[in-house]
Amino acid sequence: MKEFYPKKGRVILHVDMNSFFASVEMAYDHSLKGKPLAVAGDEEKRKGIVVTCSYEARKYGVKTTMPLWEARKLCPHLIVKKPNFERYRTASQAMFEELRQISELVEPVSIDEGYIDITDCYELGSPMQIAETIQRSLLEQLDLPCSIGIAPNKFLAKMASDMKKPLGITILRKRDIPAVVWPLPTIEMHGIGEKTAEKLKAIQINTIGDLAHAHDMQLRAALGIRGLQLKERANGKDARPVDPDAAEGNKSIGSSITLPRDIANQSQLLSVLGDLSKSVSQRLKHKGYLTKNVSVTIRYKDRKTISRGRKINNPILGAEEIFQAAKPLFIDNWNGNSVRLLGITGQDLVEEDRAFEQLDLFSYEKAARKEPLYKAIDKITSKYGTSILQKGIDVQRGFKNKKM
DNA sequence: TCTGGGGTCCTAGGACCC
DNA sequence: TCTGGGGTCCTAGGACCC
Repeated sequence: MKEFYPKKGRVILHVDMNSFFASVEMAYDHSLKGKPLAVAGDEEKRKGIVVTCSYEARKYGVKTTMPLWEARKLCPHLIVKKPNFERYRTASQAMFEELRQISELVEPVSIDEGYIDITDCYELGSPMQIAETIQRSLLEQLDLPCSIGIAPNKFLAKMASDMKKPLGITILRKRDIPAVVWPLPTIEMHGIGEKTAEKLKAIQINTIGDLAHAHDMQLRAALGIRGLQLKERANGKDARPVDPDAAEGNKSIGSSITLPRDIANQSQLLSVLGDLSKSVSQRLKHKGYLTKNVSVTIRYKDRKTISRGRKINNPILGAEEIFQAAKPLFIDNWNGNSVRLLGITGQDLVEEDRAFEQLDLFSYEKAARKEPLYKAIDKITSKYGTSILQKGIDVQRGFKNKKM
């Protein structure tokens, strides 16, 4: 867990790209500008969900996660584009590079938003001037609009960036909280979703102001320890630092697919599981990880979803090994009903360079006993990459010497 | 003939150990 | 004959976010 160092007088920006995917498409194809545009998957494959839409489309009531047929009903001349994630990743990298021109203290939160700590950037101008500079340069250099929140901490900056869209800049000071933040319904608060808002409603907490003034005991009973943290936020308190390394590394890598049609045939499902294994394996390799825990997700026709995972003693990354781990999990836990979605996730990731250290002694023994040393090492390096070769030889030698 | 796909964090209970 | 209590690991699932 991170340590929090309360600081005084910080200035934090939250930069939030406006309808990012749609804006990137418009930057690539100017003829799309000013038109109702939605980015959505293939309806034939049951992926016809609006991922993002332009503000012109929003005027018709089109929203994120809305099924395409519904969006088309609201807006018959809606233009629909398939998502092009590579394009969005490229634009995202360029966007964060722009932000780093201002300060190195940039913390990416997702593909289209991030925080910047500009406390020490006073020589670049006032916070408002800096925000204007950022907004202008993203628009001029990348043709991408954003909204920016300026506040003394991350929570308030995030709330502020939400207040004016598109192309807004909002300053939110501590003293503005009662007038600006407290009247909002709790669901508007970052960190509160549908379920939590319902629980709060049940104890007569309807606005963020109600939450700010709620009794600790009551919150604890309703939401557990999290309730107290939300109350702090509602009072504008948030000491989390802007951490440029926060997004470094993955905790899990997964791949899932909603099947074009529900399937109840085991061999067909296993074949999908095989494809997912390949996909996860590829992405693990690409990002330089092995996994020590494989889990399988099954969503049935009725959307009931289960996940079953198992810890693996020795880190793996090959498609076949992942499949061999996933297969029994699936077979033992699938109830035979029609399946809507299948997924495989590697959790408990190990960096490639450290994977060897985590091989257990049993594996060394097996490798050393069965094969000549060079073969064992060959096998291990082909599995884990040559970067661990030297370390591997040392460990193998150590083991052999001990045995003799 | 609604409701994608990629994640993170937290909680809670049981096993197990000391 | 009487069973406390802390800590950690593992697994499953909920909630939330973009």
